[in-house]
Amino acid sequence: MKHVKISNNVIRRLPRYLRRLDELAVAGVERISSKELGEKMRLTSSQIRQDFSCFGEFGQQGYGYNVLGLRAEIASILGMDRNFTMVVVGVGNIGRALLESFCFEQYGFKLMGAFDIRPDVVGKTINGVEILHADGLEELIKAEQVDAAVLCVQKASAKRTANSLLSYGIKSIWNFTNVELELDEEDIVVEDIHFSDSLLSMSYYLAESIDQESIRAEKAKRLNKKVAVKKQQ
Amino acid sequence: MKHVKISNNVIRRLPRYLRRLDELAVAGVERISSKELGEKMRLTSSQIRQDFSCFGEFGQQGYGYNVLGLRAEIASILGMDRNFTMVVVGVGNIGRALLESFCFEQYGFKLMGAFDIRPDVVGKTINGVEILHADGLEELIKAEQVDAAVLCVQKASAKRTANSLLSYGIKSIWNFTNVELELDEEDIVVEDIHFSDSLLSMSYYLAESIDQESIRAEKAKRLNKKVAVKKQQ
DNA sequence: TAGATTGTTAATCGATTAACAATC
DNA sequence: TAGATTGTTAATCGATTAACAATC
Repeated sequence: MKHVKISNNVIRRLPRYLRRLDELAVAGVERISSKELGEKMRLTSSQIRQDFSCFGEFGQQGYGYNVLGLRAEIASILGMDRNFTMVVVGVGNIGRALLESFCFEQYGFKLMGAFDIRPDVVGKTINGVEILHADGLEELIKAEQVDAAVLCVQKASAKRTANSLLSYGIKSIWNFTNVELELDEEDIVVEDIHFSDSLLSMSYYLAESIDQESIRAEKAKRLNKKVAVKKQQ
Repeated sequence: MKHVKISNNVIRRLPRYLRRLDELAVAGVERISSKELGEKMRLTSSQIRQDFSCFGEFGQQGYGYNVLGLRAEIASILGMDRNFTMVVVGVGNIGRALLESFCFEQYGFKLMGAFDIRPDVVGKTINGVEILHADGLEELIKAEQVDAAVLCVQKASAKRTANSLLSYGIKSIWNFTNVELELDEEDIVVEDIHFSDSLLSMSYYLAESIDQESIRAEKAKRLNKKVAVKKQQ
Protein backbone atom coordinates (compact mmCIF):
# COMPACT_ATOMS: atom_id res chain seq x y z
CA MET A 1 0.00 0.00 0.00
CA LYS A 2 1.65 3.21 -1.21
CA HIS A 3 0.71 5.71 1.49
CA VAL A 4 0.85 9.27 0.36
CA LYS A 5 0.55 11.34 3.53
CA ILE A 6 -3.11 11.21 4.57
CA SER A 7 -4.55 14.43 5.96
CA ASN A 8 -5.62 14.65 9.57
CA ASN A 9 -9.15 15.59 8.47
CA VAL A 10 -9.51 12.28 6.69
CA ILE A 11 -8.21 10.33 9.68
CA ARG A 12 -10.69 12.06 12.01
CA ARG A 13 -13.56 11.05 9.76
CA LEU A 14 -12.64 7.35 9.69
CA PRO A 15 -13.98 6.54 13.18
CA ARG A 16 -17.25 8.23 12.26
CA TYR A 17 -17.54 6.07 9.15
CA LEU A 18 -16.84 3.05 11.28
CA ARG A 19 -19.56 3.94 13.75
CA ARG A 20 -22.04 4.51 10.95
CA LEU A 21 -21.19 1.28 9.20
CA ASP A 22 -21.63 -0.62 12.47
CA GLU A 23 -25.10 0.86 12.81
CA LEU A 24 -25.93 -0.11 9.24
CA ALA A 25 -24.64 -3.63 9.81
CA VAL A 26 -26.76 -3.99 12.94
CA ALA A 27 -29.75 -2.77 10.95
CA GLY A 28 -29.05 -5.52 8.43
CA VAL A 29 -28.07 -3.21 5.56
CA GLU A 30 -25.77 -5.03 3.15
CA ARG A 31 -24.67 -2.35 0.72
CA ILE A 32 -24.61 1.42 0.61
CA SER A 33 -23.70 4.02 -1.99
CA SER A 34 -21.57 7.08 -1.26
CA LYS A 35 -24.69 9.16 -1.98
CA GLU A 36 -26.79 7.45 0.70
CA LEU A 37 -23.98 7.40 3.25
CA GLY A 38 -23.33 11.07 2.54
CA GLU A 39 -26.93 11.98 3.22
CA LYS A 40 -26.87 10.14 6.53
CA MET A 41 -23.61 11.74 7.64
CA ARG A 42 -24.08 15.18 6.10
CA LEU A 43 -21.05 14.81 3.85
CA THR A 44 -20.91 15.00 0.06
CA SER A 45 -20.68 11.75 -1.83
CA SER A 46 -17.56 13.16 -3.46
CA GLN A 47 -15.83 13.55 -0.15
CA ILE A 48 -16.68 10.03 0.90
CA ARG A 49 -15.28 8.57 -2.31
CA GLN A 50 -12.18 10.72 -2.04
CA ASP A 51 -11.64 9.67 1.56
CA PHE A 52 -11.83 5.97 0.82
CA SER A 53 -9.76 6.24 -2.32
CA CYS A 54 -6.80 7.34 -0.18
CA PHE A 55 -6.53 3.75 0.97
CA GLY A 56 -7.63 1.65 -1.97
CA GLU A 57 -10.63 0.68 -4.06
CA PHE A 58 -13.30 -0.62 -1.73
CA GLY A 59 -16.38 -0.09 -3.86
CA GLN A 60 -17.85 -1.44 -7.03
CA GLN A 61 -19.27 0.63 -9.87
CA GLY A 62 -23.02 0.49 -10.16
CA TYR A 63 -23.31 -1.22 -6.76
CA GLY A 64 -21.72 0.89 -4.06
CA TYR A 65 -19.90 -0.42 -1.02
CA ASN A 66 -20.43 -3.65 0.84
CA VAL A 67 -21.12 -2.57 4.42
CA LEU A 68 -19.24 -5.35 6.19
CA GLY A 69 -16.36 -5.28 3.74
CA LEU A 70 -15.90 -1.55 4.03
CA ARG A 71 -16.21 -1.75 7.78
CA ALA A 72 -13.42 -4.31 7.89
CA GLU A 73 -11.18 -2.19 5.65
CA ILE A 74 -11.61 0.87 7.85
CA ALA A 75 -11.06 -1.12 11.03
CA SER A 76 -7.84 -2.40 9.55
CA ILE A 77 -6.71 1.08 8.42
CA LEU A 78 -7.31 2.33 11.96
CA GLY A 79 -5.12 -0.45 13.34
CA MET A 80 -7.91 -2.20 15.20
CA ASP A 81 -6.51 -5.63 14.31
CA ARG A 82 -3.01 -4.91 15.56
CA ASN A 83 -3.44 -6.14 19.11
CA PHE A 84 -2.12 -3.00 20.71
CA THR A 85 -1.53 -3.16 24.44
CA MET A 86 -2.35 -0.45 26.94
CA VAL A 87 -2.06 0.52 30.59
CA VAL A 88 -4.13 2.96 32.62
CA VAL A 89 -1.97 5.30 34.67
CA GLY A 90 -3.82 7.13 37.43
CA VAL A 91 -7.06 5.74 38.77
CA GLY A 92 -8.85 8.86 39.94
CA ASN A 93 -12.37 9.71 38.84
CA ILE A 94 -11.75 9.60 35.15
CA GLY A 95 -9.42 6.61 35.23
CA ARG A 96 -11.97 4.70 37.25
CA ALA A 97 -14.79 5.70 34.90
CA LEU A 98 -12.82 4.39 31.92
CA LEU A 99 -11.96 1.13 33.69
CA GLU A 100 -15.58 0.64 34.66
CA SER A 101 -17.25 1.43 31.39
CA PHE A 102 -14.93 1.92 28.44
CA CYS A 103 -14.60 -1.14 26.25
CA PHE A 104 -10.93 -1.11 25.29
CA GLU A 105 -11.09 -4.53 23.65
CA GLN A 106 -13.79 -3.38 21.27
CA TYR A 107 -11.36 -0.89 19.76
CA GLY A 108 -8.48 -3.29 19.54
CA PHE A 109 -6.63 -2.38 22.71
CA LYS A 110 -5.75 -5.02 25.27
CA LEU A 111 -5.71 -3.66 28.82
CA MET A 112 -2.55 -4.88 30.56
CA GLY A 113 -2.99 -3.21 33.92
CA ALA A 114 -3.96 -0.13 35.91
CA PHE A 115 -1.61 1.82 38.16
CA ASP A 116 -1.71 4.42 40.89
CA ILE A 117 0.39 5.42 43.88
CA ARG A 118 -2.26 6.19 46.49
CA PRO A 119 -2.50 3.53 49.21
CA ASP A 120 -6.30 3.79 49.34
CA VAL A 121 -6.53 2.87 45.65
CA VAL A 122 -3.68 0.41 45.14
CA GLY A 123 -4.82 -3.16 45.70
CA LYS A 124 -8.45 -2.55 44.82
CA THR A 125 -10.05 -4.27 41.88
CA ILE A 126 -12.21 -2.42 39.37
CA ASN A 127 -14.15 -4.31 36.75
CA GLY A 128 -11.80 -7.26 37.18
CA VAL A 129 -8.62 -5.18 36.94
CA GLU A 130 -6.41 -4.99 40.00
CA ILE A 131 -4.85 -1.58 40.65
CA LEU A 132 -1.10 -2.01 41.04
CA HIS A 133 1.47 0.33 42.48
CA ALA A 134 3.12 2.55 39.88
CA ASP A 135 6.50 1.19 40.96
CA GLY A 136 5.66 -1.80 38.78
CA LEU A 137 5.07 0.25 35.63
CA GLU A 138 8.58 0.13 34.24
CA GLU A 139 8.87 -3.62 34.54
CA LEU A 140 5.50 -4.32 32.95
CA ILE A 141 5.98 -1.89 30.08
CA LYS A 142 9.41 -3.27 29.26
CA ALA A 143 8.45 -6.92 29.71
CA GLU A 144 5.27 -6.72 27.66
CA GLN A 145 6.40 -3.97 25.29
CA VAL A 146 3.24 -2.04 26.09
CA ASP A 147 2.28 0.27 23.24
CA ALA A 148 0.11 2.92 24.83
CA ALA A 149 -0.83 4.53 28.15
CA VAL A 150 -4.02 6.25 29.23
CA LEU A 151 -2.77 9.18 31.26
CA CYS A 152 -5.25 10.10 34.01
CA VAL A 153 -2.97 11.42 36.75
CA GLN A 154 -3.32 14.83 38.33
CA LYS A 155 -2.24 17.92 36.42
CA ALA A 156 0.76 18.49 38.66
CA SER A 157 2.40 15.17 37.82
CA ALA A 158 1.28 14.91 34.20
CA LYS A 159 4.49 15.95 32.43
CA ARG A 160 6.75 14.02 34.79
CA THR A 161 4.70 10.84 34.48
CA ALA A 162 4.51 11.18 30.70
CA ASN A 163 8.28 11.47 30.44
CA SER A 164 8.75 8.42 32.66
CA LEU A 165 6.40 6.44 30.46
CA LEU A 166 8.40 7.44 27.39
CA SER A 167 11.63 6.40 29.02
CA TYR A 168 10.09 2.98 29.70
CA GLY A 169 9.32 2.65 25.99
CA ILE A 170 5.67 3.67 25.67
CA LYS A 171 4.93 4.79 22.11
CA SER A 172 1.64 6.58 22.55
CA ILE A 173 -0.25 8.52 25.22
CA TRP A 174 -4.00 9.05 25.46
CA ASN A 175 -3.96 12.20 27.52
CA PHE A 176 -6.87 13.05 29.85
CA THR A 177 -4.94 15.43 32.12
CA ASN A 178 -5.87 18.68 30.36
CA VAL A 179 -2.16 19.56 30.28
CA GLU A 180 -0.29 20.27 27.03
CA LEU A 181 2.39 17.63 27.42
CA GLU A 182 5.17 19.12 25.23
CA LEU A 183 7.35 16.04 25.13
CA ASP A 184 10.90 16.12 23.87
CA GLU A 185 10.70 12.93 21.86
CA GLU A 186 9.75 13.33 18.25
CA ASP A 187 7.96 10.17 17.32
CA ILE A 188 5.66 9.79 20.28
CA VAL A 189 1.95 9.83 19.47
CA VAL A 190 -0.13 11.97 21.80
CA GLU A 191 -3.91 12.18 21.61
CA ASP A 192 -5.50 14.74 23.89
CA ILE A 193 -8.96 14.70 25.34
CA HIS A 194 -9.39 18.22 26.63
CA PHE A 195 -12.82 18.41 28.22
CA SER A 196 -12.49 22.12 28.81
CA ASP A 197 -11.58 22.88 25.19
CA SER A 198 -14.63 21.00 24.06
CA LEU A 199 -16.89 22.78 26.55
CA LEU A 200 -15.52 26.19 25.61
CA SER A 201 -16.08 25.58 21.91
CA MET A 202 -19.62 24.64 22.76
CA SER A 203 -19.89 27.79 24.82
CA TYR A 204 -18.88 29.89 21.81
CA TYR A 205 -21.47 28.30 19.56
CA LEU A 206 -24.12 28.52 22.27
CA ALA A 207 -23.44 32.23 22.73
CA GLU A 208 -23.58 32.73 18.96
CA SER A 209 -26.80 30.77 18.69
CA ILE A 210 -28.44 32.83 21.45
CA ASP A 211 -27.30 36.09 19.85
CA GLN A 212 -28.67 35.08 16.47
CA GLU A 213 -31.92 34.02 18.05
CA SER A 214 -32.35 37.40 19.69
CA ILE A 215 -31.51 39.16 16.42
CA ARG A 216 -34.21 37.10 14.73
CA ALA A 217 -36.66 37.89 17.53
CA GLU A 218 -35.84 41.59 17.27
CA LYS A 219 -36.44 41.60 13.53
CA ALA A 220 -39.72 39.76 13.91
CA LYS A 221 -40.84 42.30 16.51
CA ARG A 222 -40.07 45.25 14.26
CA LEU A 223 -41.84 43.55 11.39
CA ASN A 224 -44.91 42.99 13.56
CA LYS A 225 -44.98 46.65 14.49
CA LYS A 226 -44.93 47.64 10.85
CA VAL A 227 -47.73 45.24 10.10
CA ALA A 228 -49.70 46.63 13.02
CA VAL A 229 -49.18 50.19 11.79
CA LYS A 230 -50.27 49.21 8.30
CA LYS A 231 -53.39 47.57 9.63
CA GLN A 232 -54.25 50.70 11.54
CA GLN A 233 -53.97 52.84 8.44
CA MET B 1 -18.77 43.77 16.50
CA LYS B 2 -19.30 42.86 12.84
CA HIS B 3 -18.98 39.09 12.85
CA VAL B 4 -18.16 37.64 9.50
CA LYS B 5 -18.65 33.90 9.88
CA ILE B 6 -15.67 32.58 11.85
CA SER B 7 -14.30 29.22 10.77
CA ASN B 8 -14.54 26.23 13.03
CA ASN B 9 -10.76 25.84 12.95
CA VAL B 10 -10.35 29.26 14.52
CA ILE B 11 -12.91 28.51 17.23
CA ARG B 12 -11.16 25.26 18.13
CA ARG B 13 -7.88 27.12 18.60
CA LEU B 14 -9.33 29.70 20.98
CA PRO B 15 -9.46 27.44 24.05
CA ARG B 16 -5.84 26.49 23.42
CA TYR B 17 -4.85 30.15 23.34
CA LEU B 18 -6.74 30.65 26.57
CA ARG B 19 -4.95 27.78 28.26
CA ARG B 20 -1.58 29.07 27.11
CA LEU B 21 -2.28 32.63 28.21
CA ASP B 22 -3.34 31.35 31.64
CA GLU B 23 -0.02 29.56 31.93
CA LEU B 24 1.86 32.71 30.93
CA ALA B 25 -0.12 34.79 33.41
CA VAL B 26 0.67 32.35 36.21
CA ALA B 27 4.33 32.53 35.21
CA GLY B 28 4.12 36.30 35.58
CA VAL B 29 4.59 37.10 31.87
CA GLU B 30 3.00 40.45 31.05
CA ARG B 31 3.30 40.72 27.29
CA ILE B 32 3.89 38.35 24.40
CA SER B 33 4.39 38.73 20.65
CA SER B 34 2.69 36.56 18.07
CA LYS B 35 6.15 35.24 17.22
CA GLU B 36 6.88 34.01 20.75
CA LEU B 37 3.39 32.61 21.24
CA GLY B 38 3.65 30.88 17.90
CA GLU B 39 6.87 29.16 18.87
CA LYS B 40 5.36 27.92 22.09
CA MET B 41 2.24 26.61 20.40
CA ARG B 42 3.76 25.41 17.13
CA LEU B 43 1.71 27.82 15.07
CA THR B 44 2.93 30.53 12.70
CA SER B 45 2.82 34.09 13.96
CA SER B 46 0.76 34.91 10.88
CA GLN B 47 -1.92 32.47 11.87
CA ILE B 48 -2.10 33.84 15.38
CA ARG B 49 -2.49 37.41 14.16
CA GLN B 50 -5.09 36.31 11.62
CA ASP B 51 -7.03 34.41 14.26
CA PHE B 52 -7.22 37.34 16.65
CA SER B 53 -7.98 39.83 13.93
CA CYS B 54 -11.26 38.02 13.30
CA PHE B 55 -12.52 39.56 16.52
CA GLY B 56 -10.83 42.93 16.79
CA GLU B 57 -7.48 44.59 17.36
CA PHE B 58 -6.07 43.28 20.60
CA GLY B 59 -2.38 44.00 20.08
CA GLN B 60 -0.13 47.00 19.78
CA GLN B 61 2.53 47.53 17.12
CA GLY B 62 6.06 47.21 18.37
CA TYR B 63 4.86 45.76 21.67
CA GLY B 64 2.79 42.65 21.10
CA TYR B 65 -0.17 41.54 23.18
CA ASN B 66 -0.87 42.15 26.82
CA VAL B 67 -1.32 38.68 28.31
CA LEU B 68 -4.12 39.48 30.73
CA GLY B 69 -5.90 41.74 28.28
CA LEU B 70 -5.81 39.18 25.50
CA ARG B 71 -6.87 36.45 27.92
CA ALA B 72 -9.92 38.49 28.89
CA GLU B 73 -10.84 39.15 25.27
CA ILE B 74 -10.71 35.47 24.38
CA ALA B 75 -12.66 34.48 27.49
CA SER B 76 -15.33 36.93 26.47
CA ILE B 77 -15.39 35.71 22.85
CA LEU B 78 -15.87 32.17 24.15
CA GLY B 79 -18.83 33.32 26.23
CA MET B 80 -17.21 32.60 29.58
CA ASP B 81 -18.75 35.71 31.11
CA ARG B 82 -22.29 34.90 30.07
CA ASN B 83 -23.34 32.98 33.16
CA PHE B 84 -24.60 29.99 31.26
CA THR B 85 -26.48 27.42 33.30
CA MET B 86 -26.14 23.67 33.00
CA VAL B 87 -27.53 20.38 34.27
CA VAL B 88 -25.93 16.95 34.34
CA VAL B 89 -28.25 14.26 33.01
CA GLY B 90 -27.23 10.72 33.87
CA VAL B 91 -24.94 10.10 36.82
CA GLY B 92 -23.18 6.91 35.80
CA ASN B 93 -19.42 6.59 35.78
CA ILE B 94 -18.69 9.50 33.52
CA GLY B 95 -21.37 11.77 34.99
CA ARG B 96 -20.03 11.09 38.45
CA ALA B 97 -16.45 11.73 37.38
CA LEU B 98 -17.45 15.11 35.95
CA LEU B 99 -19.41 16.04 39.06
CA GLU B 100 -16.50 15.07 41.26
CA SER B 101 -13.68 16.70 39.40
CA PHE B 102 -14.68 18.94 36.53
CA CYS B 103 -14.72 22.60 37.43
CA PHE B 104 -17.77 23.90 35.56
CA GLU B 105 -17.61 27.31 37.22
CA GLN B 106 -14.09 27.90 35.95
CA TYR B 107 -15.39 27.78 32.39
CA GLY B 108 -18.37 29.99 33.04
CA PHE B 109 -21.02 27.34 33.53
CA LYS B 110 -23.20 27.31 36.63
CA LEU B 111 -24.25 23.80 37.63
CA MET B 112 -27.98 23.82 38.43
CA GLY B 113 -28.46 20.17 39.27
CA ALA B 114 -27.76 16.54 38.44
CA PHE B 115 -30.38 14.00 37.46
CA ASP B 116 -30.83 10.27 37.14
CA ILE B 117 -33.65 7.75 37.35
CA ARG B 118 -31.99 4.88 39.18
CA PRO B 119 -33.16 4.53 42.79
CA ASP B 120 -29.67 3.63 44.02
CA VAL B 121 -28.32 6.93 42.67
CA VAL B 122 -31.18 9.39 43.22
CA GLY B 123 -30.90 11.10 46.59
CA LYS B 124 -27.16 10.74 46.92
CA THR B 125 -24.94 13.79 47.07
CA ILE B 126 -21.75 14.08 45.03
CA ASN B 127 -19.36 16.94 45.62
CA GLY B 128 -22.16 18.93 47.24
CA VAL B 129 -24.65 18.29 44.44
CA GLU B 130 -27.74 16.24 45.26
CA ILE B 131 -28.84 13.81 42.56
CA LEU B 132 -32.49 14.43 41.78
CA HIS B 133 -34.99 12.26 39.96
CA ALA B 134 -35.23 13.01 36.25
CA ASP B 135 -38.95 13.66 36.68
CA GLY B 136 -37.92 17.09 37.94
CA LEU B 137 -35.92 18.00 34.83
CA GLU B 138 -38.69 19.68 32.89
CA GLU B 139 -39.68 21.94 35.75
CA LEU B 140 -36.14 23.03 36.54
CA ILE B 141 -35.17 23.66 32.93
CA LYS B 142 -38.27 25.70 32.28
CA ALA B 143 -38.16 27.59 35.58
CA GLU B 144 -34.48 28.47 35.39
CA GLN B 145 -34.21 28.64 31.60
CA VAL B 146 -31.27 26.27 31.74
CA ASP B 147 -29.00 26.72 28.72
CA ALA B 148 -27.11 23.45 28.45
CA ALA B 149 -27.14 19.80 29.46
CA VAL B 150 -24.30 17.35 29.93
CA LEU B 151 -25.68 14.14 28.46
CA CYS B 152 -24.22 11.09 30.23
CA VAL B 153 -27.05 8.59 30.02
CA GLN B 154 -26.72 5.16 28.51
CA LYS B 155 -26.53 4.73 24.75
CA ALA B 156 -29.97 3.18 24.55
CA SER B 157 -31.74 6.24 25.98
CA ALA B 158 -29.48 8.92 24.47
CA LYS B 159 -31.67 10.07 21.57
CA ARG B 160 -34.88 9.94 23.56
CA THR B 161 -33.42 11.91 26.46
CA ALA B 162 -31.86 14.45 24.11
CA ASN B 163 -35.20 15.06 22.43
CA SER B 164 -36.92 15.50 25.79
CA LEU B 165 -34.30 18.03 26.83
CA LEU B 166 -34.91 19.98 23.64
CA SER B 167 -38.63 19.97 24.20
CA TYR B 168 -38.03 21.47 27.66
CA GLY B 169 -36.06 24.30 26.07
CA ILE B 170 -32.41 23.25 26.41
CA LYS B 171 -30.29 25.06 23.79
CA SER B 172 -27.11 23.02 23.89
CA ILE B 173 -25.99 19.47 24.63
CA TRP B 174 -22.53 18.33 25.68
CA ASN B 175 -22.79 14.76 24.52
CA PHE B 176 -20.77 12.00 26.23
CA THR B 177 -22.95 9.11 25.09
CA ASN B 178 -20.95 8.13 22.00
CA VAL B 179 -24.17 8.23 20.01
CA GLU B 180 -24.65 10.50 16.97
CA LEU B 181 -27.72 12.36 18.21
CA GLU B 182 -29.22 13.50 14.85
CA LEU B 183 -31.72 15.91 16.34
CA ASP B 184 -34.54 17.38 14.30
CA GLU B 185 -34.17 20.93 15.60
CA GLU B 186 -31.95 23.18 13.58
CA ASP B 187 -30.50 25.64 16.02
CA ILE B 188 -29.48 23.29 18.80
CA VAL B 189 -25.77 23.25 19.60
CA VAL B 190 -24.30 19.77 20.08
CA GLU B 191 -20.73 19.17 21.14
CA ASP B 192 -19.64 15.55 21.10
CA ILE B 193 -16.97 13.92 23.19
CA HIS B 194 -16.46 10.62 21.45
CA PHE B 195 -13.83 8.74 23.44
CA SER B 196 -13.71 5.96 20.91
CA ASP B 197 -13.16 8.29 17.95
CA SER B 198 -10.26 9.84 19.78
CA LEU B 199 -8.76 6.46 20.67
CA LEU B 200 -9.13 5.18 17.11
CA SER B 201 -7.40 8.22 15.66
CA MET B 202 -4.60 7.61 18.09
CA SER B 203 -4.56 3.98 17.02
CA TYR B 204 -4.09 5.04 13.39
CA TYR B 205 -1.16 7.29 14.18
CA LEU B 206 0.34 4.70 16.50
CA ALA B 207 0.18 2.08 13.77
CA GLU B 208 1.71 4.52 11.29
CA SER B 209 4.46 5.44 13.72
CA ILE B 210 5.34 1.80 14.35
CA ASP B 211 5.39 1.08 10.62
CA GLN B 212 7.68 4.00 9.92
CA GLU B 213 9.94 2.99 12.76
CA SER B 214 10.33 -0.50 11.34
CA ILE B 215 11.01 0.93 7.87
CA ARG B 216 13.76 3.08 9.38
CA ALA B 217 15.16 0.08 11.26
CA GLU B 218 15.12 -1.98 8.07
CA LYS B 219 17.00 0.70 6.16
CA ALA B 220 19.57 1.07 8.92
CA LYS B 221 20.09 -2.68 8.90
CA ARG B 222 20.72 -2.81 5.17
CA LEU B 223 23.05 0.18 5.47
CA ASN B 224 25.01 -1.57 8.21
CA LYS B 225 25.39 -4.65 6.06
CA LYS B 226 26.81 -2.55 3.24
CA VAL B 227 29.23 -0.87 5.64
CA ALA B 228 30.27 -4.28 6.97
CA VAL B 229 30.89 -5.54 3.46
CA LYS B 230 32.95 -2.46 2.63
CA LYS B 231 35.01 -2.89 5.75
CA GLN B 232 35.73 -6.48 4.81
CA GLN B 233 36.99 -5.46 1.39
C1' DT C 1 -28.01 -3.71 -22.65
C1' DA C 2 -29.29 0.35 -19.64
C1' DG C 3 -28.78 2.32 -15.22
C1' DA C 4 -26.12 3.14 -11.37
C1' DT C 5 -22.20 4.31 -9.09
C1' DT C 6 -17.45 4.12 -8.61
C1' DG C 7 -12.51 6.14 -8.79
C1' DT C 8 -10.16 9.98 -10.44
C1' DT C 9 -9.11 14.32 -12.72
C1' DA C 10 -10.09 19.14 -12.84
C1' DA C 11 -12.28 23.25 -10.75
C1' DT C 12 -13.45 25.69 -6.83
C1' DC C 13 -13.30 27.13 -2.46
C1' DG C 14 -11.24 28.16 1.97
C1' DA C 15 -7.39 28.24 5.17
C1' DT C 16 -2.65 29.15 6.00
C1' DT C 17 1.48 31.61 5.11
C1' DA C 18 4.22 35.46 3.46
C1' DA C 19 4.98 40.17 2.87
C1' DC C 20 4.73 44.81 4.10
C1' DA C 21 2.86 49.37 5.16
C1' DA C 22 1.30 51.42 9.39
C1' DT C 23 2.46 52.70 13.88
C1' DC C 24 3.60 52.18 18.67
C1' DT D 1 14.36 58.39 16.24
C1' DA D 2 15.13 53.31 15.32
C1' DG D 3 13.45 48.83 16.20
C1' DA D 4 9.79 45.89 16.83
C1' DT D 5 5.58 44.08 15.86
C1' DT D 6 0.99 44.63 14.62
C1' DG D 7 -3.15 44.26 11.27
C1' DT D 8 -4.11 43.36 6.65
C1' DT D 9 -3.55 42.38 1.75
C1' DA D 10 -1.81 39.18 -1.54
C1' DA D 11 0.17 34.61 -2.61
C1' DT D 12 0.28 29.91 -1.76
C1' DC D 13 -1.15 25.77 -0.37
C1' DG D 14 -4.46 22.18 0.68
C1' DA D 15 -9.12 20.37 1.09
C1' DT D 16 -13.63 19.98 -0.78
C1' DT D 17 -16.70 19.70 -4.56
C1' DA D 18 -18.01 18.88 -9.32
C1' DA D 19 -17.71 16.39 -13.42
C1' DC D 20 -17.18 12.40 -16.07
C1' DA D 21 -15.07 8.35 -18.21
C1' DA D 22 -14.75 3.65 -16.75
C1' DT D 23 -17.20 -0.33 -15.57
C1' DC D 24 -20.05 -3.32 -12.79
